[in-house]
Amino acid sequence: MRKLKDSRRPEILDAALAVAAERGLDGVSMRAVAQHLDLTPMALYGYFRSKDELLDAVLGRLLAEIPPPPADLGWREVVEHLANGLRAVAVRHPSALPLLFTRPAVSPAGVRIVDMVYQALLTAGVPKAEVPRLERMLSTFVIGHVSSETNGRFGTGSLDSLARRAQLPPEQLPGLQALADQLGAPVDWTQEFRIDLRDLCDLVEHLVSSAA
Amino acid sequence: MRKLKDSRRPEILDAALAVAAERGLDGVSMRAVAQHLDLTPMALYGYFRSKDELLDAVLGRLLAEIPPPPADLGWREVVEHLANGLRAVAVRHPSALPLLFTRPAVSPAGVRIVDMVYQALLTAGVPKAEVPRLERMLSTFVIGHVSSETNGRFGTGSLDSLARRAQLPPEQLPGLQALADQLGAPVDWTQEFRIDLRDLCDLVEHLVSSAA
DNA sequence: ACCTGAACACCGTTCAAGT
DNA sequence: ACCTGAACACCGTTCAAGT
Repeated sequence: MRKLKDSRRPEILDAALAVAAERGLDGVSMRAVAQHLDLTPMALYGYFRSKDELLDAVLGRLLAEIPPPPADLGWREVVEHLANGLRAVAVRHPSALPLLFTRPAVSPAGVRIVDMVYQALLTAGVPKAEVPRLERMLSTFVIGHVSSETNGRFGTGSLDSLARRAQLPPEQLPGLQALADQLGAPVDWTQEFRIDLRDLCDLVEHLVSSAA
Repeated sequence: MRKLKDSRRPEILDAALAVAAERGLDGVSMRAVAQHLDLTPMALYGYFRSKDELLDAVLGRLLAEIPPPPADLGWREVVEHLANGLRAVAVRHPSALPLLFTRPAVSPAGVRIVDMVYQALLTAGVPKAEVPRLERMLSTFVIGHVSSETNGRFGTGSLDSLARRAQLPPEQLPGLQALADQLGAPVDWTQEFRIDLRDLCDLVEHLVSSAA
């Protein structure tokens, strides 16, 4: 377990994000990152033990970009501030986003964010035993929504195109058929994100009042 | 745009899942899948235009494994049936799971599931304009939870270990400190999944009654 | 109709060596 | 302390050919 240098770690993470932006996350190879810095691939192994560790560090850098909420916010505003902060990171670094769901956030920034959400839920009056579960529910939603938006899981399409994909005639898809008008319409994901988050905070409030 | 064969497609998907189970999703290479079938890598290109298309088809096969709900269920039971069905697939094929969040579900099975959830929400009395949003919220939660569980994003740890990771003394993590007792405890993810889903269905019901 | 073989332009990582 | 060079065991994919 050799000791690692850290002098140029930030530079390397920037390079990795730059490569991700240019050629996609799959294009982030040790070779490509090294080339971006005019280094040999092997030079990177002085700073990270493996490509996996490098990617963990990239994720940590992304979470560290979320600005801490001002001290005087109410609990809902704290949750919204952090959620919007993560979404803004996603918008800045869309191609790096799959990292969020494919690896545990073990970075300092990740732990601090969890701590802030715990504080928010406690001041909301959530019973201690329920706090971790609700934090997981909220973070799952936030990461999942942002992730789905970005990689196109929320694909919209007309009834006909969906029916073709389902290899079924529209009559056998009554749910889709009933909503044929909505299906083609463009969606404002920013607004949907806010509304969902409001609903989830309402849910938290409802749990508090029914527990009291 | 050559025409593709489909005689041996199911065999190939089985082989891909077998390779994923043995060597992880990263181990699913065209070469490895081919070898599993005693074929040359190039033989696969008669059935799929690229590795990406093969992985899309694997995702389709996973969703097709979810059993259709019995016809006489209420809307909550339909949602729960499908959610638990997806979770069961995840348990059977843990290493294939990242596919769910990293690519759009454009398969027949995916579209049919969306249709069933739309029907369920409509019979619940959800206004048409809200149905697609709530379907996205539910599916985001379900996929996100299962995905987080499986890849360890829901990592638990003691206050001390988390503080070390945050590179902060415990006193500067008041949220975590207040919940020190809960933090080490093991969690029953199956139960948490059910409770979250119940809460989300309650949310749907609440939206229906406040819209009326 | 179905499959193979050779080749191209890539990977992550180890090891020994250089300044 | 920091970096390089050669090598190993891999990738996805194209193209031309074989039965």
